[in-house]
Amino acid sequence: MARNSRPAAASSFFRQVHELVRQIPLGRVATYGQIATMLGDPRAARTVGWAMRAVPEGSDVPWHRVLNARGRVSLYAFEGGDLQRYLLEQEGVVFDEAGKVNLDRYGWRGD
DNA sequence: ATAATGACTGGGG
DNA sequence: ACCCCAGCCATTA
Repeated sequence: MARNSRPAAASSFFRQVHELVRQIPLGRVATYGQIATMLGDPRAARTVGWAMRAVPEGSDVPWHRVLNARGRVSLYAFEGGDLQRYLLEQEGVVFDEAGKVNLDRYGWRGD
């Protein structure tokens, strides 16, 4: 049962974020703020970032399809930036000279 | 319960 | 176009 040992994080916002991100089609991207807005909290963008950070490695959640509002990879601040960009390019997403993605073209519209 | 944290965002210079 | 600042929220490092 481990009912009382379950982390609080796995009980609410987290889960909603993961389920929504899992619906982003291959070759498309979404922003933290967009995900937050779809869940009803336009200002919870930072929290969405935490949810991404908590995604386990073997997960089926396409965390690499989430970028910041400027179309850039926020993960460069750490060490997964190159990997994220690589994964997206493998799906056909193009980055410009400034390392940005055209959201008007690759942005997920929600379905 | 309080304080600190951060894969964010929009606006201003 | 780019850089910097203050505000926001859920989770807990």
